[in-house]
Amino acid sequence: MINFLDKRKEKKQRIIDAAASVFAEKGYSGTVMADIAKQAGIGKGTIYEYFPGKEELFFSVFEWMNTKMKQTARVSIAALGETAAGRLRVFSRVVVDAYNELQDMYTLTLEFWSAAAASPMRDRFQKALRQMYADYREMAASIIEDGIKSGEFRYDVDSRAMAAALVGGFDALGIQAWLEARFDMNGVSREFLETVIRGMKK
Amino acid sequence: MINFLDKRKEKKQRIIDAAASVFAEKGYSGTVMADIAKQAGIGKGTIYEYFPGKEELFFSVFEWMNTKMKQTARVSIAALGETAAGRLRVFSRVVVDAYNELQDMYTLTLEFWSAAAASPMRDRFQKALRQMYADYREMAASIIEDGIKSGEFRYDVDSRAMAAALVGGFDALGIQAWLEARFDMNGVSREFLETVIRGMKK
Amino acid sequence: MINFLDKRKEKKQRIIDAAASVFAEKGYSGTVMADIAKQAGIGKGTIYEYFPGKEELFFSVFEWMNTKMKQTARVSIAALGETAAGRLRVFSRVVVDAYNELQDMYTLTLEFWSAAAASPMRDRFQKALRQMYADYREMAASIIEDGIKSGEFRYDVDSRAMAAALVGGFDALGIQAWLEARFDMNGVSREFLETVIRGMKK
Amino acid sequence: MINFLDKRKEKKQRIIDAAASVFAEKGYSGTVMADIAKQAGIGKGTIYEYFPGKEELFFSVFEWMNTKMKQTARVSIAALGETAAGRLRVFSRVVVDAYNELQDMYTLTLEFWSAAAASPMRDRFQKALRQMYADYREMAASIIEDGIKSGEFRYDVDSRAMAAALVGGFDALGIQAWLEARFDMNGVSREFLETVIRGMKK
DNA sequence: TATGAATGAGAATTCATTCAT
DNA sequence: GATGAATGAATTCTCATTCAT
Repeated sequence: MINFLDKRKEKKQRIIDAAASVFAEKGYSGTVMADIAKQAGIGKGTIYEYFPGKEELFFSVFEWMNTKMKQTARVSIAALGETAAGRLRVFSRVVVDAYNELQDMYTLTLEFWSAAAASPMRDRFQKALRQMYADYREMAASIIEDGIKSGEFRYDVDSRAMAAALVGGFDALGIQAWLEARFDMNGVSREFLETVIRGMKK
Repeated sequence: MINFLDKRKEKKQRIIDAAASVFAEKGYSGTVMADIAKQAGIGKGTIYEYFPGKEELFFSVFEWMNTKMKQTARVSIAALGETAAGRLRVFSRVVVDAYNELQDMYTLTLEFWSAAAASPMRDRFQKALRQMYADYREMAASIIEDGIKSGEFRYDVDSRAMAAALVGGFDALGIQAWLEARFDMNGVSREFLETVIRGMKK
Repeated sequence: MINFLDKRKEKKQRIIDAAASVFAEKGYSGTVMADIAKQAGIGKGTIYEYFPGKEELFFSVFEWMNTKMKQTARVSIAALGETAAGRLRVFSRVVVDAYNELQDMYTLTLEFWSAAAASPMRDRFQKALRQMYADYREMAASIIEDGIKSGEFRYDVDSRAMAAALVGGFDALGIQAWLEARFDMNGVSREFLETVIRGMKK
Repeated sequence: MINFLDKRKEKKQRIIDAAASVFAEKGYSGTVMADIAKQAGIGKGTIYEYFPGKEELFFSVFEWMNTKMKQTARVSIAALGETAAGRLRVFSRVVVDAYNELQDMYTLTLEFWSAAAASPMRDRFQKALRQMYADYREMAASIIEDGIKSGEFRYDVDSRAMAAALVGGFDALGIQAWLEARFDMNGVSREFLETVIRGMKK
């Protein structure tokens, strides 16, 4: 029984993997179910044994990617015993590493945004992305707040605003890195972060 | 003759306007040529007298939007005689104003990114977006460099990196503002910019 | 303008004709839209310019056949100045003639019944068939009632019951005639009617 | 061995029962093999151990229903020692009772007709229905003939024609009863039969 | 023997584009 | 020039049937 469920989950994941790579390459609309099936090495009809349709599958891909990134982020950020600045540096490194790792899946992210912008799935995606952004901001904000409390950062720093800017900033650097092969994401993000930290320090 | 060309240009623009609003609402794939025609108050076939097809029309919408934003930006940023920090503040305000103004067209931007990510038009869009980002970065970088030269900013500030971060940051705040109605873009962007400026100052 | 509407109506009818013959031959489910298009000598997509889908088209075929039969019936039955028995004979002849004429379309009728029995269109068809039967019964009942009033038929004849039996009877003879080539519908229906008339006469 | 065959027959019947109820509700095309399996409480594949496919199963349902009705009819009609009119009344009651009993299966009958009208199974169904109708007509005809011979009915009554009309008539009343909940089948069929008997009597 | 996961043929429908008017 | 009727390629999804377990 457990074995059965495992098998099913495994196959579901195989389809998600295949779908992710095809969606990443051709975009949501450009992707044809048959391509996903071929990529997964299964029959066209089989996908529908695991997912109700294209939209659901796409959303599942989103959820999988989302979960994956959040796990990475949360684990790494827990790093305690550091200064707030130090933890922000860890946060930065984690995000940058994640981008580097998923670089060729980055187009997927853009597809998700597009789905949130205008599509029958708009609402689900907006909600999910809103939550995702909120989570990341929350992580950053709590670090900054710790910094303020400990006296490391100026008392008048707006932690929520800066968290939004930091999270957004890293995201935007990711986009530029994806767009330009020679964009030095590591360097730029470090420089950016240090400047912001300097601006927040007493 | 000139009159004739004007008429044609005018009609072309009308189609672009109509296309922009429909693309913004339904996304590229969700948009049907007939809807654009109806919105423009013309016949379906007429669009093809002015544009070779859907893709070209979409790209024309992109170019039109791009041009429009760049003009606004360039004009406003020319503001001389200010300190570098002051000019960055103007830059910021311009960008924020542009977002506020175009808010309901913001989905279009996401569609452009999606087109750059994966679509038959991928290359054109990537190139254009690359250029666009480069232009904005260049604007910001030149202001920062002026600040360094004038001694207003630290000599070790990496102007290109900070330009990328600033431009990207504003972009990312725009996305968050679009996603969450109550996101205080004005406040956050001011807070963000001031912190960065502080971090760059001597 | 009128010309335009005429053209459209004409083409719509051409599609209905084509559909009727294909539905009659292959049944609703066995019919493929492409076959109808081919039969009508048009492109597959063109059907959808005139009908929203297969179901609607099928229902339109039903309505067309229904209208056609009812017109024939009503016109002929108006024959006044006859005895009730005479008018029932006219009624009978009209119905029998109609069956003979539409013999190769008879399968369509069975498809309509099947659609009423179990299909997503069930309700519409049930309603329409109910109305159709009610109309025919009404015609027959009014003749019988006239016969009762005029003293031609027994005062205790239940006109509504006999109308139902007569209409149903003819219908059922039609089915048997369709099923067996050598079924003598003319003879049987005459015999049937005369017996019933005899039974109703004083 | 006999036990084994019994078990098999029993299960086959269970499948037929399940199939009958699903076909009745959703029609032939609307019925999905999986639904039948679920209704029968067995696995999808198991059906194919007992029937070669959907068509065969459907035909088996038809045969089962056919047999069932014919048995009822034959048994009841054998009632001897009565007048011809009396036996016709029994015949009528039996048919009417059967309709009342199978009311919610009536849609099945319409599906059978539709299958006979146009489907790959057309020939089989036509043949079987032809036989079925012939049998019922034969039953009625023999009663009428007895009535003629015994001098109860007019010598010029066409027994075959009247048998066709009677059998068809009851069928058609069944359809109307199915279509309209408040159709008084009992009353109408009695009225109908009495009038016909009166018309046949000397 | 029983099962249900896997399959792919097949069908309805959509829509960018063409072209006769 | 402007139009919109006509088209058919392309796509999603369904489901009878098979077959390995």
